[in-house]
Amino acid sequence: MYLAMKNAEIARIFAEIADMLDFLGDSPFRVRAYRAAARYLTGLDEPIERIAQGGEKALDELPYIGHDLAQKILEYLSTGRVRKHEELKKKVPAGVLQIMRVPGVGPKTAKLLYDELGITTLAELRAALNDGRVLGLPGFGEKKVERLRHSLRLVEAAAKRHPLGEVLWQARELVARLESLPQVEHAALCGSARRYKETVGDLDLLAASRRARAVADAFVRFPEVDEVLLAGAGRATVFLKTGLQVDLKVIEPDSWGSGLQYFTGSKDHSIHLRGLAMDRGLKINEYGVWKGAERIAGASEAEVYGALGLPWIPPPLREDRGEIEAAQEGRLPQLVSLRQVRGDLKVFPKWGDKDSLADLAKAAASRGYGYLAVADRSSLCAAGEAGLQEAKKLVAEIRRLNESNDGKPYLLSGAEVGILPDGRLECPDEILAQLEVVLVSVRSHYDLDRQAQTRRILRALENPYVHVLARPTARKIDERAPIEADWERIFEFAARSGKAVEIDGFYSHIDLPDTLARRAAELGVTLSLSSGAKALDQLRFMELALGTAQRAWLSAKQVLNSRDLRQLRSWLARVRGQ
DNA sequence: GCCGTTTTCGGCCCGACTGTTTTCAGTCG
Ligand SMILES: Nc1nc2c(ncn2[C@H]2C[C@H](O)[C@@H](COP(=O)(O)OP(=O)(O)OP(=O)(O)O)O2)c(=O)[nH]1
Ligand SMILES: [Mg+2]
Ligand SMILES: [Mg+2]
Repeated sequence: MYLAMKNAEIARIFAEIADMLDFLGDSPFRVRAYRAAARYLTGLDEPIERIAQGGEKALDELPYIGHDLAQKILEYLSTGRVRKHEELKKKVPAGVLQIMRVPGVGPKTAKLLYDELGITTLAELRAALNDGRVLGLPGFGEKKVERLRHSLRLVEAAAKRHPLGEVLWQARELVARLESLPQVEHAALCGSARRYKETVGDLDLLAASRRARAVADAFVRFPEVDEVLLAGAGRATVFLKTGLQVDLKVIEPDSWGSGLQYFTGSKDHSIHLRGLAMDRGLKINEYGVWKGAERIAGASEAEVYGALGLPWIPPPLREDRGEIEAAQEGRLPQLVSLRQVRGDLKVFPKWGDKDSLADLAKAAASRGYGYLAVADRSSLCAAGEAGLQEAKKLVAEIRRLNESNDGKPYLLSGAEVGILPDGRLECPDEILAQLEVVLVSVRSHYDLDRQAQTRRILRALENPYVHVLARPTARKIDERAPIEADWERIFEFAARSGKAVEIDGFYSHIDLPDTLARRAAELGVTLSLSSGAKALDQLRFMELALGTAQRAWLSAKQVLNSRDLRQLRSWLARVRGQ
């Protein structure tokens, strides 16, 4: 899909093979192997075809990929197909995989429904539930039928993923409310949100309390709860009125650390960790680390990792993408932190009187920023003299503000300039020369082919006034696919020419995405973090850029805006050869 | 399917909840 289109294609094939094998009742371990490989490829930052140049041996060295899957990858790369996949598709009717998407219906139930009633579509399932045909089936009673009938209405909501920035702050309000319950000692947001994944399937909330049942009962009565799917002693699953699914788990305060570790995942990370524990004769569950009947850790996460001889691993790294090996070998990265972000490298001053530049400067100052790159994207590029006048006006206004607020924070004059299809910029160089920082981005002609798109971006980066490639993939989550380009070449060029590439944290963009950002950094690129804020309260999207940077394994020195103002300005000058 | 300073065969994370089960299978996190 992104850098690595083949990675995504092969991942999809492996995931489909897993579903079909699952349906057919194949070994659950084989199913898991295909699923885990699919997840691994989805997050793999290097193009698989590049790795495959090293042959089967190189592929076999990847985790979750052994001899068989390496062969299948090579088969796909040379023929565009995987025979096993094609053969399974002949055996498994299209549509039954849809049936398995219904909450509460797994491979066994789907198979039963197909074998006994020939059900292959959601409509057929609905009909069979309504006319009572399913009642004769083994394991089907009144309650189950009612439950599935209800589930059918939830297929879409349950499958939906939400951009993290659409739900993160609401999630924190829920956590605060849980914490304010008298029985609750701590509460935290876990799951993919704590790992700063760009989208989340649900919210996973953990609470510590000695009275689990009371907490779950109070939670399902929160006013934003629309319906309760499940409410047991230690957990509850609900849908909010917003359509968001929320899982609550309640554990004893003693188990806070192991509970956090369990509920933060990722699943693959935890399985790997638990495997290490087994090798040492230990057992990890959400209640602690156990040596026989004796509990040897669990109060804090650091204790859990410590019981395996590992340092604490930051949640954004917990994807089983090499972080456990790095922890074992003492080479975890020193991840960049929010405190180390000295400024925001892109905000859009499109605000009316309400959110003036001065207000913005104040808001930025209260976040502790030393600088703010003000990116105009409107009138600067007017043809001829008019544009130049606009640019000079902007620069003058910013200078005035810097004088009046004593440069706290210092506002940098800048622009995000569109790249024309041929790689020239929408703004002439005389105007760019007026500005302290110039970002460029693709914001038209998204569908150029890979070669043309790559040429276009490289040419734009060659412009000596350009500092940063912004919103590189131009995607919008769930709305616009990323452009196709040879990111390896682009990153190599950026690294060589000393230009930065952006991670725009604006919630619907997150661009670069995590895996591409990791690859960029591996190739020596410096990343520039920004909120992309168009309003005052959007400065907080910097946190999403930062979370993405952490998922990309970035340390402070790989992040442009971990530099203070003086260092930043000398970097900006150096890019322009000054 | 993968994996291996105990193994190249025989393991593979572990538990909660539900419904229908008369002792547990299926699904999910
Ligand atoms: N040990 C173990 N933990 C699991 C398993 N499935 C889920 N978990 C833990 C780790 C997950 O991060 C956490 C929450 O489960 P979710 O299904 O909500 O997954 P997660 O939040 O990671 O991704 P999401 O964005 O919700 O799809 O529960 C599992 O099979 N085994
Ligand atoms: Mg989740
Ligand atoms: Mg969940």
